[in-house]
Amino acid sequence: MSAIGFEHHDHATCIVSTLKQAEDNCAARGLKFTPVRRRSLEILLREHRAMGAYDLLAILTDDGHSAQPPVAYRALDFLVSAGFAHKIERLNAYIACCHLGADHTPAFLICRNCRAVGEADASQVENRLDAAAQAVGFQIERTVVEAEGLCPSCQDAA
Amino acid sequence: MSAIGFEHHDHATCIVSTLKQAEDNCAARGLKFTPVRRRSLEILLREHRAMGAYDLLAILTDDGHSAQPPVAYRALDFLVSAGFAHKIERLNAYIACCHLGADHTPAFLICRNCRAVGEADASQVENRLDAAAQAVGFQIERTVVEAEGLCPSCQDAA
DNA sequence: GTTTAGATGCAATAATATAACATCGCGCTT
DNA sequence: AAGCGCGATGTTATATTATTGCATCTAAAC
Repeated sequence: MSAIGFEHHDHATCIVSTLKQAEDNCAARGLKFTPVRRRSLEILLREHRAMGAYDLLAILTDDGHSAQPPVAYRALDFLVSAGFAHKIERLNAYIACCHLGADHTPAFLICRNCRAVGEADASQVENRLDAAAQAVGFQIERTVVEAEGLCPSCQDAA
Repeated sequence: MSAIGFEHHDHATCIVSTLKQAEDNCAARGLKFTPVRRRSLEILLREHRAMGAYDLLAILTDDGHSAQPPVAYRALDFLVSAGFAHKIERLNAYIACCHLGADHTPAFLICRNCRAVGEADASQVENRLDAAAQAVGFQIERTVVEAEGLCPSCQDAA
């Protein structure tokens, strides 16, 4: 099991290439990567941390659009359902997916201080849950695995 | 890994004995098991499913008290921090702990249809997450493991 | 060119959660 | 017994998160 998200990387490149991937992915699947959706993903990628719907909305509004809440929620719903972003239930917030395209079952490492979020692979976690669920006849459709704590930087700062 | 929560059981007895356990536990730890807190736990136990803070509040209000939101949130905060209840992040809702006293790391199986919630042991899940977290220097303080799907009854109904 | 399904604009409101501050009640000290 | 201190409670107001409903627009499908 590995985790990514707290190491340094070339952020500008990561944004550009992820947007390109999302675009191609939409084209391939017949989804519409509209301006608002694209812009929303770009914002999430740029911030690189969990953002509330209203945080996103504020930035969209700064762009000059008159944006109402449903604009943000629709964009986020699209990004989540397309697999380009994830909802962090613990924070009622959203984050861009950092390895788009891979069919994955993410687990999140959430810094309670700076809201940075790392993504780890949770496929083994899912396997164990599935076993427990089958034992009682429960049919799992979706799983949420989130760990809250302190990221390396915020540990140092403390 | 085992799971409990969807089998039949003697509910009346379960409520009475859990309340008794909570009472003893509070006495032993010097916590105050006040009427509102006791009543709130009783309501959660009786309903036996995830309840929103406002669901609880409505019942407290029916009791005759004039209850404002903070009343419900305070009672729930107490129950959660004492280990008598859990918050289901996915639903922004709360459920009574079904095996109070045991020091446990729960994983939840949440029925999206009837809101019934089963509790499974997630200690192995936690171990794996800890390993992944350590690898990137992340310090975990709390984990949330929730699976959403259909409980046996609701599968039959569908 | 018409149809149609999905996307957007917009207004209103629902649902969830907390802040702030006054007051109460109870155990402790004296 | 009186006074103190602290945690619990009562109450008002407000912050934050999320959805409903409906009109309109757009672009692809036929």
